[in-house]
Amino acid sequence: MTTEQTREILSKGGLKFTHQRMVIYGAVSCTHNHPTAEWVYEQIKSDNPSISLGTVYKTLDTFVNAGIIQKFVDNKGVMRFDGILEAHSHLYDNETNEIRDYRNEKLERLIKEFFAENQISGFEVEDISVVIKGHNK
Amino acid sequence: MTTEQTREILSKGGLKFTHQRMVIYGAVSCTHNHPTAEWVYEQIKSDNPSISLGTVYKTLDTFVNAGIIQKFVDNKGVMRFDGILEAHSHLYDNETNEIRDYRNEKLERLIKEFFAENQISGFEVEDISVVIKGHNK
DNA sequence: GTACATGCAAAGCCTTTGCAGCGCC
DNA sequence: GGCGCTGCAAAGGCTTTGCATGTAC
Repeated sequence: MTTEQTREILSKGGLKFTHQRMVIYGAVSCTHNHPTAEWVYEQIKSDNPSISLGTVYKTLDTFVNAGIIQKFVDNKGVMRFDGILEAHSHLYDNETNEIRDYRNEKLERLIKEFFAENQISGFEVEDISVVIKGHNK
Repeated sequence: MTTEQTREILSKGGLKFTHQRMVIYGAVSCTHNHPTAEWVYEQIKSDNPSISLGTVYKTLDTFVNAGIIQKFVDNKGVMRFDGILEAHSHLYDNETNEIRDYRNEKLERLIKEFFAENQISGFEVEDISVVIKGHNK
């Protein structure tokens, strides 16, 4: 991820470009770890000692509102962020609390088709995801 | 839910019977509201003024560990409890934060069949649920 | 009698808020 | 120049913990 690419992504989201936003976006988008705010902060603070955890929280929320990252809540109630915008599901390991991506086109198509055919009365669906809990073997 | 029924359910879970456990189980199992600990506490405290919120938290966790209720986390990171043990999915209203049950046998069968045919390498699935986000219309 | 449950208060963790100062456009 | 971003510290909400007392079995 180059500076210019990040600048463009922020710009598309209608956001000003700042150094903090660049490094925060860089940290979130370069990982498949579903990072917490704390993790992002730890990653960037050695190179940016004056950055504050509060700013990381605010900035991540700003990104979510701008639609350039996603946010969800893990089994422990901690906010997780995700730079991957395409539909995908998550595997939650009950033992280690690790979260892995699970992407399967067939499953996504299956679910999409199901809800296209089966409208839910009184409810407008915006987003569907599958939560798979279990453990590594 | 009679006292005797509750006593039997607790006993099956290997739990001692106490008055607090009875009223807490009663409050969780009689609703489809996906209650928070706070909600349960509010429901029961008028009839049980000496009960403490800490006990409600501990007791609910005890029930989850005994397998007689379920626990999940809502979009805000707040713990929700559910006396319904059968597989079912949830509708999350992004505007009101209301959570409704969504039960559809066909969807449950579809997903069950999918994962029976498509094992996930290195992962043992224990539980699958569909998270549907959107808003009431 | 013993092991476990309860009540209370304090602490913990994650997250948000308020505000003064600074920086991008 | 103006609006909005940042840093800092304090407060907030939800949940867990520690411990003395009480209770089911």
